[in-house]
Amino acid sequence: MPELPEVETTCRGIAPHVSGRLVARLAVHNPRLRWPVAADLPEWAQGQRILGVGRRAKYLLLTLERGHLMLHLGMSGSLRVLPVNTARETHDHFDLEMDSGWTLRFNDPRRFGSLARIEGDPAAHPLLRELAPEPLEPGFDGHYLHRITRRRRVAIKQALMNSRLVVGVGNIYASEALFRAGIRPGRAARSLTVQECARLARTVRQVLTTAIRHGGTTLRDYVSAEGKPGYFRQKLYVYERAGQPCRRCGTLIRQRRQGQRSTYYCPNCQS
DNA sequence: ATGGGCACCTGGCTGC
DNA sequence: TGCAGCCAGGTGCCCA
Repeated sequence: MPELPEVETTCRGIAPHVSGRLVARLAVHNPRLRWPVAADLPEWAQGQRILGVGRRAKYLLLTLERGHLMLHLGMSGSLRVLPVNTARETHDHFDLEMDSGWTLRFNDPRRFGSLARIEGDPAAHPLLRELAPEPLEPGFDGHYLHRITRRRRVAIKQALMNSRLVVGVGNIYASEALFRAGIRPGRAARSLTVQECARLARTVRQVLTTAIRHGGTTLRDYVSAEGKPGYFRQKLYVYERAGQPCRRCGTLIRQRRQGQRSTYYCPNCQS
């Protein structure tokens, strides 16, 4: 599922419902996620106040009084705000019930998502400490992109999806940013000029920002905290458009495999 | 240091 | 109708 825009949309959607609330109960219905949910997590979370919610890369971080809860939506996860008594559905994994009578409900068919506790500084956590800077924060620009790709022989598309180089960009937005920058996904990362890196940094930011404005992209499973799909799919230029005409020049969009993932591009607009 | 490939899952679709 | 095969928004880990 979820790349940065979908996680950010979820984060903004749940924030007004969770900030300041007390955790009435953490009910784990199915602990089998990417890592099993720790058995003592419910006891630990219960009664703590939720001080705020944030995002780092594709992780959601709930700040509690005595630590953080770290959530990942994996490929197919979604987090919704529902009345506590709402009937459960298949693949509902846990409920973070609040004193307001509402619950944060996590559903994840493919079970690549996760829920874990962090004690101490989240930035020092093993899953977070090696992450690259945020693409929507100052400092992510052409110079940064140019510098970190100098010794990279991998394709630029794979470099964009490497969370040690750039965070938040997954399979959809990597293809889309490269289209908007006019750069072929198969180019060696180190072959990009400063100008191309500047263009690409701009389109990465642009495509993520615009997607957030449209509530993200829904292909199959993703829904926001309110249960609504994202509408950015209608704005996609290349992703899942193989064989269809390019929306800029009419040339047929091509699909190829890169690192076991599908990549889409326009052979005329991108070089 | 870098990069390739696999693993973890379920479900939906295609084609025989 | 059934079933095999393939594909899907992520990413940690092992190996070369």
